[in-house]
Amino acid sequence: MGRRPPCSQDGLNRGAWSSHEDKILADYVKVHGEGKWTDLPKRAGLKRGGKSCRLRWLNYLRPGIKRGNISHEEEDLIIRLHKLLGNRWSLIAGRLPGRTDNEIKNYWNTKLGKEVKAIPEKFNGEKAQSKSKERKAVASLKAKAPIELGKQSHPVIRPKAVRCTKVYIPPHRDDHKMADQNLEPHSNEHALESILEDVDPSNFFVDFDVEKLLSELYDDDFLQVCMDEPREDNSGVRGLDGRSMMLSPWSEISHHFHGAMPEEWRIGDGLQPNLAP
DNA sequence: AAAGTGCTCAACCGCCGGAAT
DNA sequence: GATTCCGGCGGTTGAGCACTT
Repeated sequence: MGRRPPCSQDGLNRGAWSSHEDKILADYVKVHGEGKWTDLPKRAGLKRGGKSCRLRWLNYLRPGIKRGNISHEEEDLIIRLHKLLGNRWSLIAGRLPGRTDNEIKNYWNTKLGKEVKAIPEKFNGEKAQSKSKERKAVASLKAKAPIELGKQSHPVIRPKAVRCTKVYIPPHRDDHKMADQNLEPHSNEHALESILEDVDPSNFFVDFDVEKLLSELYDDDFLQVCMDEPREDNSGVRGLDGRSMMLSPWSEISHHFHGAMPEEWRIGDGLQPNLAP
């Protein structure tokens, strides 16, 4: 599947992994754990590069990986997160337990990428921004380094501290234990429930330097574009169960916006996380 | 049935940033 | 402070499969 035929001049195998190689790698990681990827091939006796081993493990062999059949709900979440984050596949994948950045990236490039062209309104929200607002946002965004324009027609937030070094696992879920016991992953319904619980906005900011992000956004015209109808209080912010979610650090975030929350960060009434305006 | 075309997705590459020296 | 090493990320490729003609 790779770009080069196997057995290159440097003596390393390339291309598709054999089941034998998979077993060696999986067994090695089980015993020694992840990390030290550059040394791993030598220690494990694999004729592969460290990067290749890491990729194979993360995208294929790692316990808890879900394969294929991205559900409608997952697709919707991907769309919303992509709208907010742009091509930050690792961040998006971090919000979808069991999915890899590679898989989401592939899914977007093959399926959703085409839909963007075919039905842009699905990805741009119901209300199109006025041209003047859009121009204003573009001008504002161009002037501020941490916020860039995505390749799509609408701006996305691209904070500087975006490298996702760990996948957030909700406290009530224990995929590692599940994998160790060779248990089946959650059913789709169960998994979706977990995903939606997982999009608690306070958790969402786990990957961001919130203070920095907010300070860079604050006083920026972009916020006005984000907030069609700024609220005078935060009473509308509710959790999935309908109860108020104004708990720290959410309340602190709200404070930065003088109580007016960007629509993207509000959880809606229903099952869908309301990340889009 | 065969050839052509399109699609999927595993794997590779180059670049970047942080840690170590 | 400069350099090197390593892990991680996003973009891209191309083999293999599915579908169409």
